[in-house]
Amino acid sequence: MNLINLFTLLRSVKIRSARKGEILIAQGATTQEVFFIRKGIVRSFSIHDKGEEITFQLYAENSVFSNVHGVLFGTASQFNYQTLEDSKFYTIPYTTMMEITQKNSELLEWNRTFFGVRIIQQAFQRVESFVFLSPEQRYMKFAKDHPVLVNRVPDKYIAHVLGITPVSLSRIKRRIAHKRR
Amino acid sequence: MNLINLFTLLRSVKIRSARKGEILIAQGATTQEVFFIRKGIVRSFSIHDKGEEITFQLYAENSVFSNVHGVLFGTASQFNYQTLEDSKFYTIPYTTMMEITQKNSELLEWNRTFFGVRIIQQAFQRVESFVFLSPEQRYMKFAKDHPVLVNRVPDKYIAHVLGITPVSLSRIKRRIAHKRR
DNA sequence: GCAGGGTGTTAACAAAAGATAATTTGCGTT
DNA sequence: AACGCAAATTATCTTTTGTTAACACCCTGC
Repeated sequence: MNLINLFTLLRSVKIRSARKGEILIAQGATTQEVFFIRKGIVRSFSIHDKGEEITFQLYAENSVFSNVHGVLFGTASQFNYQTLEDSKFYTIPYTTMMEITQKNSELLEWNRTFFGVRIIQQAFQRVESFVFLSPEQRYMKFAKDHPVLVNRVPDKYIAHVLGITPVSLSRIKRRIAHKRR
Repeated sequence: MNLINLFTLLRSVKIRSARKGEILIAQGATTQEVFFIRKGIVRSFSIHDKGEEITFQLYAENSVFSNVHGVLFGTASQFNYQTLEDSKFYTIPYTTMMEITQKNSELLEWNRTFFGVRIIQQAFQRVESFVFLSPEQRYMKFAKDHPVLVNRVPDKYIAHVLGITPVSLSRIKRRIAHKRR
């Protein structure tokens, strides 16, 4: 990686903080900012009938998120992205990131891994969990894969990520607890 | 697109036929062949407890499929890919396709659209349907999005794609039919 | 310390889904 | 036309989930 690109990259990276509860990207926005979470937790959600908020995804430290609909599909964001804790991020415009990484083979690979394969892989595994697993098995897998989230995020958000209601998740947890004995 | 690349591309494309029921890619295989369906229908499925086959995805004419696990993640195929009708394909090795398309800006865009964004988009929409929709709504969306599949594919396969059992799908169809009156 | 809001658990009931088996339907073959 | 097979439907029963509401708990702010 040459120095010019490195400087371009560094100059484009911004540091951003947000208090718990802040909306980073609003539904309908066309932001193309890519967020790397240094500290904190973020959820994406959309609003349905009667104003009910349904959480779609959760992100913790060291993971990357962005307005997928904007960056990948060129449409307005379907989701709100909101912090669940006081948080710190690095951000960089998507286009800048693409420009820089495309000039650089190592970074291109990193970029591909992060923004292509990684996202596909996550989405695929998630679909598989819906097709092949019961809600109970889905929760156990989630707890195994994301212990950090299980301990720090309210269950009501996790329930929707699993495609069930908070009440049902509570019952599932009780069933699992009873089985362990 | 220059002639050399065009010839390379054409030389690499193979025509393949398969009778109904044939396995094109077997679970555990490392094939990196990309299939374009000229005619016919293909399902991907994996085998679970008691040898039960669970269908994961269905593909109809003009769509592209491949051993996702091999091509994108570098692992053995988790699925069998099987024809549900007598079928005809164009096939091309994934690496060849990547090599050629990376030298060509128009094709690169096509490739990106098909193999990056398109696949992510499908996977994403599918996850959204599991998180936001009930099984009944999921079926109605599926029927709207894939009328061809609804008419030509046995319901038992569609049921698993929707994450439910064939019996349940039958009941859902009855419920919907009754509502229409 | 107390009040209030949000979160998790439990209850009660209705609706839906899973499991299993029997029955019917549809379709291709002979 | 009759047969046979697979798919779809229906039936029965059990389990799970959704829905709504009550309640307990915790935590925060005042």
